[in-house]
Order: sequence, then structure tokens, then C-alpha cells
Amino acid sequence: MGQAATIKDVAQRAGCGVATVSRVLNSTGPASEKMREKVFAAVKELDFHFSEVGRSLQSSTTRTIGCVVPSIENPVYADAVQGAQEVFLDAGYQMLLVCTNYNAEMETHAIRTLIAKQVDGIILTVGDVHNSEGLNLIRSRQIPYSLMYNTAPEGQISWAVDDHAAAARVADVFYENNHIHTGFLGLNFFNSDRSRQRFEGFSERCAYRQMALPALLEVHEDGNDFTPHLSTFLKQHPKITGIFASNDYGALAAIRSAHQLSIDVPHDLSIIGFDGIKVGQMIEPTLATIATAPRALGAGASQTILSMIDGTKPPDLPRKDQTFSFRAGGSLMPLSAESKDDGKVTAFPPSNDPTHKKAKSKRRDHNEI
Amino acid sequence: MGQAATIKDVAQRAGCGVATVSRVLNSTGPASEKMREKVFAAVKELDFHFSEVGRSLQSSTTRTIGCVVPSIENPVYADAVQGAQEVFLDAGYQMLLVCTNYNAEMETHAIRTLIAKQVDGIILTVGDVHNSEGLNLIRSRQIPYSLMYNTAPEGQISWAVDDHAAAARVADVFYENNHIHTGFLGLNFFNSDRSRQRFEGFSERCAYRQMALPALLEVHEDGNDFTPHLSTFLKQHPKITGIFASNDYGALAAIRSAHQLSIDVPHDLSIIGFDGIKVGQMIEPTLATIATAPRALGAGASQTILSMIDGTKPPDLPRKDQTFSFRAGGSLMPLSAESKDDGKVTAFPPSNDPTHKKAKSKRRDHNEI
DNA sequence: ATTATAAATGGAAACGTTTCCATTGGGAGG
DNA sequence: CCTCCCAATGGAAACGTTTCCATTTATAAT
Repeated sequence: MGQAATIKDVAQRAGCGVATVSRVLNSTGPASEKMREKVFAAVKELDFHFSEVGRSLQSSTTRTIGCVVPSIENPVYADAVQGAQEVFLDAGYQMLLVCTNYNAEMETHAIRTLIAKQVDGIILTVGDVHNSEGLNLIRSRQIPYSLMYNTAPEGQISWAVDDHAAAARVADVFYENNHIHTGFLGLNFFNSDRSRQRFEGFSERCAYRQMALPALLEVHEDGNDFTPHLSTFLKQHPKITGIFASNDYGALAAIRSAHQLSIDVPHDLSIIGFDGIKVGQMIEPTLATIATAPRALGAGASQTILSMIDGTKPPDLPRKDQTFSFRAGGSLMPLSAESKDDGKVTAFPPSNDPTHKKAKSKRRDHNEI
Repeated sequence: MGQAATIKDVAQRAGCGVATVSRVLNSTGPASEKMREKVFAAVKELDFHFSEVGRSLQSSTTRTIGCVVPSIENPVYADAVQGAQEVFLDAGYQMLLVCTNYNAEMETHAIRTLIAKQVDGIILTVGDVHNSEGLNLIRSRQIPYSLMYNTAPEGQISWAVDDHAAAARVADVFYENNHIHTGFLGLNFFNSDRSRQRFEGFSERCAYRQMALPALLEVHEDGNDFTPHLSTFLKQHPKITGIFASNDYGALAAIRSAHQLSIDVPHDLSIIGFDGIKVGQMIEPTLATIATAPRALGAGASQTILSMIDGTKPPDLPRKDQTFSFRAGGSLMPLSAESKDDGKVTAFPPSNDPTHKKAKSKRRDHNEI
């Protein structure tokens, strides 16, 4: 049981040439019945399996796809990756995964290596789709690729949520619920064009609605103690009654931090997230958020790539307005209409949730200064 | 920009032999200064990069590691995978990821393909460590590998949580809090030896403590509407006051389902999870659970493999009793001591959480039959 | 029996590297 | 000026496949 058997060993054992072995095993070309038997016997005895490396060199195809995402600690990407992986596996491809941690250098390096490994295609989420060295590499090499989650520049294929429109929708929701003074919680703001797109869409619609422009709170994902930031932010912007977080984790963190600051959600502060992760519906209050379909995006991107590889017709991209939907949840509470005028919260509508009935609200104090 | 340039193209352009190019680019062997310059110039002009496939064939090394886990939708595995990936990336390796969805056939097939692709090592979590065809393959091929999360049979290396001891700890916690009648919520019970180990450890300690043997509720992860199962389960076992879920997601689902059934957690039912996922601390009530360190396990397993590859001393496995810790949380509430005797809940201790103060408890009804 | 034809088979090149080994060239020491 | 030695260089084999093409063998038709 020394080194792995090669096709030569099989040929020798079966008493034929390597060409015959290859033909038999791949069912490509004729072979006599006795030869077939001898080959199969030899294969069994030697426990032979083809070396994919040899095959790849010869065929210049690797049956491998590269996948580059910021992080799979974020369930959105985890789901997308898994959805993609399943499609690829079904089609006989395996997936090289790289998490870039929102780091542009890593992104470039990873893509370079993937290309060197001659992956047959790449699905990826880049930090900045307009300025990605890796993406340029891929395009100049004409490797099949599909973006995921990046809003696509013209001519490029991307399975993405319409961040801009979705964020605008959030502004509408706030408006309809009489939240005029809002904040935007941007995670990885400078490393993620999604985050910025969402801020932009949100801001524009706020302006359009003649709401106050959202105050921006930018935080790094690795900063684990987010509570003090929220505290100072809310002190600086005492009128804020609603926060839009650029993703659900941020929203969850905001809820918890608010809780620690004795700010009641949604009573004193409404929060809307983005992504629609599963746990958002498991918690109390449930998280109001933009629901998306990560698995479907991942699967779609994969199918696009597969069709590029074998030249079949690619699946249609989903209609832009179907890439997301607003999901109501307990973390959002309508404000009474009169509070609209001066941005001061004067009355609370009845809560359908007795939670924190007695919670002391520091926020109110700020407002009453 | 037709086909990618090969080393021959570079040699031709630089006016030298391929051997020289190889030596210059790999800094292996002598080369004159002018030759070096010419080679580098040619490389730049042609935008040459080595083909890893060619290299792999020659060196019989791929700088690629296989990774096989049940699913990265479970953040425990996602974190472990990401932790592993970072270590490997630092060391210049990339990672082929396969999610098996708790399917043994997939597992075998994936491992077979990974071996064919000549990965330099494999980290994996198998469904049943004592009966894994893929694992046998790996071992017979003598490929460096490390298990993750599977309790290792003797002689095998595994970065794992001591499921048995951790589950026993949960039994102790229930005992200390006067929960005598308990249930075990097993996810993927038949496809996951972890789940079964946890049940075993829990049961044995329950027996040792002379508590009632835990009732088993087995559910499939894909079953999305878990509430009716919980309902019938609790009707069948009306004395149960505490449930141990084989992972945190199960625990979260149980909390939500209980909520839907108007069963208050922790007032009417205490719940303890397993894994210690982040969101467990972000919700209200916080989840009592067994905390583990998935990233560290993934990273450790990776380092073990790297050391096997380059022959250095492998990192020490963590002490078994340091692979987990019990994390208190609001989902567990002590029962008054007297309820211990007959298993009937007669009084509730004061709650420090006003949530659901008025929640109607169907559970009480059952108990009072 | 002989030939024409098709089926079966093996040899060898090619894929892109690395590395061994042989050859070339130049400089220093005689 | 000749030798010797070492640095520099290139040719070629090897890694494990597939596939083209040529050769052999068997079958059928004359």
C-alpha cells in the first residue's frame, strides 16, 4: 500500500497499454470484453483512482470553482456559500473557499491564487466592485465569474439584492411610522460597498421624504463592545427614534446594547435590520428587517457560472424588485403622528408586548433636556 | 490576451531555456544579473503566472486542504471552518470546502474526490466516527487529517468538545436547579454522533443523580415547523420542566415554539443549549448553554495538519475539561426545592424578568391533570 | 484461401512544471 | 598561452492523464 497506483500500474497489471485502460475506464472508445474485465480487475486490486491533477493538466479543466466572500461568520454569506456549494457539487464541481475578512489585499491575493490554480469559474463578493484588482484580473483572463451581493456595474452579472431600493424602502417604512429622525449603523462601512449603497439609498429617500438626514454611526465588526459607541451616538443625536442597521447582526447588537443602556426597543427606539437572518424571527422582539434569499442568490450565481462553462442558456436574474422584501417585526413601533413635527416623542402607542414595561429610559431623559 | 502564458513563452521571450526561467523565478540555483532582468521583463510583459496544476503534477503537492463539515448554516461549523481557513491561508494553503448535509453518502463521495484531487490534508467532521467509509479511505491513504468535533477513538487526533462530559455537566446544572424531569431535544440524532454522545452523557448523569431518565425528542433539522412536535412531546411527558437541546439552534427553536404555545421560558420551562453561538447572548432571555470555541478548534485542527505536513511538532490538544464551559443564562430558572419530590411544579420562584408576566401556561394545565 | 474492412490495441506526444545532468563560457592561476 | 574550475545555462526526463494515429487482429465477404 505504498504510493497511489497510476494508470501505468493498472496497464501493466492488466497486461495492456495505458491508452486501453483510459478508454475502458472512461468508456471512450472500443474495448474487448476480456480486456475490460482484466482492466477492472486490476483497478480493483490496486484500488486505483484517477489523479485529478494529471487529468487537469491534460484537459486544462479542474472541476473546481473558486468562491470569495468577506466572511462566513455572517450567516448571509454562509447561506449563500452553502447554496452555491450544493449546486456545484451536484454538477460535479468542488469549491475552493476563501474568506477575505473585508480585506482588499487578501481579496486580490486570493483571486490571484485561484486563477493560478486554474479554477473553472469564480463566484465572489468583492469589497468594492468598481475598484477591485482581483475582479480585473478575472475579467482580463476571461474566466467565467458571477458576482454575489455586489450591485453590478453595467455589463457584469451579479446576483445581488437591490441595496439602494431596499434601503429606500426602509426609509419609507420609517416615514410611514412617523420616524423622522433616524440613524444609520454602518458595519464595515469603508470595506463594503453594500453598506455604503444602503446608506446612500436610505439617505436619498430620507431627503426625498423631507425627513432629517440620517446620522451615520460607523463601526468595525471586530469591535466587540459596541455599547459605548451607541451611547455617545445617541447623546450626540438625541432626536433619533429609529436606527437602520446595515445588517441584521448590527441590528441585534444594537438591540442588545440598547437593552444594556436601559433603552427599550421598540418603545424608545425602533430598529430595522437588513438581510433577514433566521434568528431574527426567533427572538423577542422579532427583528423588523429587509428579508433576502441568500441561498437562492448563491445557487443562482452558481448556475450562471455552470451555464457559462457548458455554454447553455444562463438562468434569468431575478427582477430587481424581487430581490428583497420588507419583513415587519416587533423591533419597529409606529410613533404617534404629532411627534412628527418637532421630532420629540410625546406619546407612545399601546404596546402589544408587555416586555420591559417598566424599563427606565435614559433616552427619554436626553430628549427632555 | 489569448491563452495564459507558460514558462516556455517566458523562456522564448527572454531568450533562454525554461530551466533558467524556473531557477530565476523560484530563486533556486544561479543566474546572471542580465538573465534575471530579461526573465523578469518577459514575465511582466506576458503577465506570466505559474500554473499550479503543472506544479502540482511535478511536486505531487497541491497546497490545498480539504474540509468536510455537515453544514455551515450552523454557525458552529461556519466559525470552525473560518478559523481553519485563516490558518491555512496564512500558511499558503487554500481550502476545498464540502458540506455534506449530514449525509453519509455525500461524505464518502466528497472525501473520495478530495483524495483524487490530491489534497495535502483534510480536516473533517464525520457523521459517525466509528463507521465512516471516507475516514477509512483517508487513513489507508495515509493522508494527514484531523477530526473536528468528533470524539476521537484512540489513536486518532480530534479537536473536539468533550460532548459526554459537557452533557453530564448540563445534567448537573439541572439537578442543582431542581429540575428532575427533563427532555433531550436531539437534532440530526441519527446522523450525528455528537448528538448521540450528548444524549448518552446526559442520560448517564441523570441516572447517576437519580433523576428521571430524559425523554428523547428527535427532530430533523429541515423540519421547519417544530412547534407541533414540541406540543405533543410535552403532552406525552407532562412532568418535564427542563429541556436540553443538542445545539443552540434547537434551543432557540424550542424557545420560540414554547412561546407560540404560550409556554413561558424560563418560567414554565427551562432550556439549555449547546455550542454557545453568539446570538445566544444577544437575545432575551439569554440562552443558558455549553459554551465552546469553534474558531479555536478549527484553527487547532489546521495547525495539527500543517505540522503533520512539514513534520514539526504538533500543537497540544486542549485539556478535555477545557473544551467547554457552562454559560448561565436567562433561559434556565431554578425550581423550588419541594418540587423535586414528586416532579410536580408547585411554586415558581420570583422571576427577575418581567417578560410574559401574564403568559398563560398550558404546561401548568397538563401538570394539573 | 484471399482480401477488404472494421474492431481492438499500443506508442507517443502533449499539457506545465521542476530538477538532474551535461555542456558552455569565462576568469584565474599556472 | 594553456588548464582548471566554477558559474551559468540548456536539454531532457519525469509527474499522470488523454488522444491522435498507426498497427495489429479478427471478422466477413469474395
